[in-house]
Amino acid sequence: MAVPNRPVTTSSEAEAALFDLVDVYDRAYETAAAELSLSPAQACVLGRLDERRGMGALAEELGCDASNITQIVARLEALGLVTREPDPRDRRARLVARTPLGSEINERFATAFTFARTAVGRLSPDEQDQLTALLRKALG
Amino acid sequence: MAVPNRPVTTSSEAEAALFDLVDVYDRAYETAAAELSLSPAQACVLGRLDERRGMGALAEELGCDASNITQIVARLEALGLVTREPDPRDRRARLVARTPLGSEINERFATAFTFARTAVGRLSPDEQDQLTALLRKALG
DNA sequence: TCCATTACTTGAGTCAATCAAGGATCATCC
DNA sequence: GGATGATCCTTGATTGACTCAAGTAATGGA
Repeated sequence: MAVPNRPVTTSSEAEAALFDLVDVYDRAYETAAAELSLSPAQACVLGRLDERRGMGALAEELGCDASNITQIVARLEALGLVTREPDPRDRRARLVARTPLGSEINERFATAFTFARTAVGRLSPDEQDQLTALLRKALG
Repeated sequence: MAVPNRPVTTSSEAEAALFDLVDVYDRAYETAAAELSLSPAQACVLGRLDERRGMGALAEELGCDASNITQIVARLEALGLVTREPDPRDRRARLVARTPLGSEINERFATAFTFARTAVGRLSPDEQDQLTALLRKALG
């Protein structure tokens, strides 16, 4: 179902536009990941490893259970995209880092996921600033 | 992980704002569904039954395999939220419709999913129009 | 040293999603 | 009117995300 998170009713034009944006964004993300044979979750985790970090930090940032990260990282590791090494300072912890292949795949993902770039690119610099301001205000 | 679909890098303020919007939107959708003990997919399908319709129409609209809809509708049916009756005009097809309970749950979902409403509500009518126009332009 | 806490893993279970295959019905064409 | 192919949906198998409960190992403070 790709991205089923569509709203039930959109009572205003602006709400409908927000929905369309989210829908297209999510679908584009999923498509870009699929082009690299990654699940969205795998692409997401891989993208958050610009610096090596622990499992717990990933779980907290993504708002999910640590055991979920364990699984996703294990699959990324099996694909040769990340390494998981013991933290010398705290041997309970594991530090996850991208391998060179992981970095390459990550960059290819960033290239494939053109949606946000393209969408913003349709706006003039002034319009981009307006959009940013409006979204920030809407987000509260 | 709720909604892992975060971008790898956001090269502009506007892209970052788009990401934040999508992230918060998706999480709010999931939270609202969870409050009613529904999965996002279940809430989504339930919300698309303002009129009774066939399985195939749902699958096409949501861009997924028909067998996926079969499963989701079966769970909704087991929960007493929808009925699945043979189409008198085409006995291959099944017409899915909300039960009264399903309608009630759906309305409670619409109430619980306040994000889009709240976000838009932070903007003046003029700003809402601007946002709509900018998003439409960005969507191409 | 003892003990609570922290960091992560394991195991069990649910759900979403896809694919392949199959049954039933429809629609058409001769 | 009967065969043929397409359509609508289901079933079964498999993968992955996600959560929860329970467990292991290491830390750090009393």
